[in-house]
Amino acid sequence: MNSLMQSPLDLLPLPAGHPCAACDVRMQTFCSALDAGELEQLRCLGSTARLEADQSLFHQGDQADVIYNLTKGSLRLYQLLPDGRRQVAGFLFPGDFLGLAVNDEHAFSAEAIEPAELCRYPRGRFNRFIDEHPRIERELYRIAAHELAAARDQMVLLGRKTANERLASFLLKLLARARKGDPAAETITLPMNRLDIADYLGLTKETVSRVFTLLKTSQVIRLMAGDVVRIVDRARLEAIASGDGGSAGSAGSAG
Amino acid sequence: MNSLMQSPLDLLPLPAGHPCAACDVRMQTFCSALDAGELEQLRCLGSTARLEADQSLFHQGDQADVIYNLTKGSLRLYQLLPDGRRQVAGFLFPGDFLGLAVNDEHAFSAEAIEPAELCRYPRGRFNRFIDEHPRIERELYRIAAHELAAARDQMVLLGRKTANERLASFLLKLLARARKGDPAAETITLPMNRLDIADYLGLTKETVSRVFTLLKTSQVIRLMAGDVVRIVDRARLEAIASGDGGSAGSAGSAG
DNA sequence: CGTCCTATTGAACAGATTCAATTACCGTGG
DNA sequence: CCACGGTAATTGAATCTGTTCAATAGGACG
Repeated sequence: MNSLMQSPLDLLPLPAGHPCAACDVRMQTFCSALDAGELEQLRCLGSTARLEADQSLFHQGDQADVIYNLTKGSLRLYQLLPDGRRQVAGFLFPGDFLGLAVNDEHAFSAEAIEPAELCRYPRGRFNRFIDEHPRIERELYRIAAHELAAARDQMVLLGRKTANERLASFLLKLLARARKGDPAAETITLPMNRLDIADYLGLTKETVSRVFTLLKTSQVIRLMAGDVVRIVDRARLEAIASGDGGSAGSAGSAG
Repeated sequence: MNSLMQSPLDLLPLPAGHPCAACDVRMQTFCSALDAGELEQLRCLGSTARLEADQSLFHQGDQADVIYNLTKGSLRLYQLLPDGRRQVAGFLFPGDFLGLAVNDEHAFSAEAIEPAELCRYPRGRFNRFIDEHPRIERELYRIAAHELAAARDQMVLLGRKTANERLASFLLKLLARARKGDPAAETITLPMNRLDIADYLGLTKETVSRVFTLLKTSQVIRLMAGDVVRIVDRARLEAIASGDGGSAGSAGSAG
């Protein structure tokens, strides 16, 4: 619980020479919409922020007057119910945007999972920049529509999938992400702990742990050192994720 | 199951005099972004489509080359898992847009709950219109961001709320919608059946029915004729929705 | 009045949770 | 280098919420 009580945003002075030198990751998102001069301009709008592990960026109910772009580390986005139940709406990784809500209040809280760095854009300046570069608008729409599709997929997972299917789907999603960088990747890193995963998948940490054990025992995955998971049998993991898990407790696929 | 096997879109000839005379509802969404001449222009892009109850508009996997705006009736948006489990991602009512996906394939299926009418815009023409009216882009973004927030709220419901809380939240959401039209409204109409509600809330139709009975018995709601539900004790319904349902089976709030 | 479909109700069951105990891990310090 | 302490993860057993399967009731319609 105490991770939810952290003090807000720690804003560092900008590195010398450039207002947001560390923000190149973010630029990938907009590179299709902007030329070099415009990118330079956008850079100048931002300042750098750093968060320690478990430190909060903003809480649900806070004023949403700043837009962030995560450049390093990872965040969790979550909502708390009055009695303490928590639902993690998503994990954010370098390149992801944050705080793009239309309303002026955040509906969710955001916290660092591990030490993180962000680019910080005051909403007013960001909006003015958009006014001058209408193509960004389309890019923002593209991002929001993508997020919406992902959110609806998660609704299917939360509403209709079993515990095994949920964790298998989750691991496959992370693998797909890893494969964008390296198409041959067979391992994923889990910066978040079991409780984070559980609150994302609508389960308890015990159930998540049990399913990890099941997947390990049936030689579908292997748990390596340092939060690394090796996907040993992707075909079987996909079968489990789609509900075709067979007797689930037994051996691997054809081979 | 047979409702899922319906033939696709029934496209009617346009009413005489105007290409999409019935589409005024849709215009409300864009009125903040367009002037009268532009609205007229947009109208000319559309044609009218009608659906019977349980008729399908498109299926998951279909090409997403048309954008719709619902003008009459209601739709369900859902995804099927390979074994037939269904998750309803949302219900659509007059004024709602549909088919705005970025990718070229629909991830979800859409079906009429009751007889419905839509405006139909070929994607190419719609995109060209947007190119000429950049302010619409912002409006589209606003819509998508709103949908995203709603989808995340639904994730909280599906991941962390009990059956009682889910149905109470659902009824309150419909009441809030009804109150946009009439701020004093105390009744809501449920065009969808118990199975639709169950598949939206991640429950079974039996559980939905049981919770309806509970709410009825504890005099929080009253079931009227013709799919109408009267919210008798809104305060108590809100308490149940937020997890403060007390002993849940007993009488109403202070009165 | 009978048929069909939906909704409701009942009782046994199952998957995930809860509570509790044990084990593994990691950084620290002797 | 290894013991120690604290946290996270795993495992176990009982419990519970919601499901499943089955039967009954209700309503619309011919």
